[in-house]
Amino acid sequence: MGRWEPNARGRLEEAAMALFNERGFEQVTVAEIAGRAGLTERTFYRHFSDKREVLFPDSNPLVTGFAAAIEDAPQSAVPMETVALVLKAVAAFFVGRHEYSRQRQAVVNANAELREREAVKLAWLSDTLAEGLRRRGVTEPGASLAAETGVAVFKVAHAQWVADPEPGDLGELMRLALIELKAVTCGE
Amino acid sequence: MGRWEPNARGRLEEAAMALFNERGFEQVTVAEIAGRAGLTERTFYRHFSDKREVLFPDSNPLVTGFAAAIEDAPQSAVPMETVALVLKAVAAFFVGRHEYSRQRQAVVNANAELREREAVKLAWLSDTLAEGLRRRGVTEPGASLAAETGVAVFKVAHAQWVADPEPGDLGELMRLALIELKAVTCGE
DNA sequence: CGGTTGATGTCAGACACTGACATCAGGTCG
DNA sequence: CGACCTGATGTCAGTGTCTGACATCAACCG
Repeated sequence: MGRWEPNARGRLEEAAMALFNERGFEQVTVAEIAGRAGLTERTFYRHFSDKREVLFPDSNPLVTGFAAAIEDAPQSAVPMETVALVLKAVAAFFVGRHEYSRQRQAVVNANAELREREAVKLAWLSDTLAEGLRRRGVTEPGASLAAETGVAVFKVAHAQWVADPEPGDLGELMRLALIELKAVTCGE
Repeated sequence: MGRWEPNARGRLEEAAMALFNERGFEQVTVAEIAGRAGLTERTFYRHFSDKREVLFPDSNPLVTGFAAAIEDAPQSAVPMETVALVLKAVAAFFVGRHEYSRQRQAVVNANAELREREAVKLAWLSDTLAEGLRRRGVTEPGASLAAETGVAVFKVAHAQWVADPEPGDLGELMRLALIELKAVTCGE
């Protein structure tokens, strides 16, 4: 047995999610989160750069999966095909996480600071996607535009998905959003 | 003559911009900004909800102009035409502000917290635009997608515009980005 | 067995932000 | 004119976030 209980980081994430659900983000102090996880405030900050980050860790399955999906995507002459593939891969990471996603989104939506952090993470997704497209030979500003557009599709579809109490098919929602997007941008 | 020097808010904005330029956002305290403006820290917080807000006031010409442009836009069957009109109006607000925009962007880009706040403001633009489109009869998710897309065009064009040392034509850059976007999303 | 490592604890402090109350020029009303 | 109110500001005390510096001590390593 180690000197400390294992998985300190995971315990902090759990404790935070539980407390935020009970009383809301602002009404919980970092010291409380750490205490519930059997740790101190200082240790919390060794695992997360700030209080919000416990809900948006860089080691997020979404973030790592997103980056991996871009690397795995085959070369394609049409950037939006790459984007569509990445979105499909991302959808897979949400399978079985519908209830968790709904809880989390409720916490985030209830607080401006958390919505703020979420916006940043989405912007980061966009930048990562654009960079991946450029490495595949897509030139600017096409790469940035395709990336922004892809993330827009993700945002819209994900919002629909978590709004539905029943766990629907996120991949399908994204596919439909993409079709809708083409109709909107290209006119009829 | 009034009891206090007039335009306290403007003095705070100026003092903040000057200090941020000299030493960077993090290295400046709110007390310093207030001191330079001949006021106290507490008064700063009566004008701005937090330290970052002094660079992103809700009473921004961009924000108010953006909202007005949406209201003024005529009804149109094609949502992207409305978006294009709004973008054109927005471009007008940046005329003559190229140097200021460059300085400001340098400060913002140098700091993660400020980039974070900027992402929020852009998200707010997107939401406002989507709401305006819905009031014009555009249905979801088309309204959100058109709005996100429009803001994506704005972001890309604005980034190009401030990256150029010479003051170019932001409206023209937006027009080109929109054309590029259509090419990207609709394929060839 | 002695030295190193690494996750954690302890402590002090800077700074962002807030609530409560005081101040006081200028306007209002009787 | 004088009492009163208003609103922007000042003062002060406090909470909470986040950081740097240093201590601790089990586990591992040579």
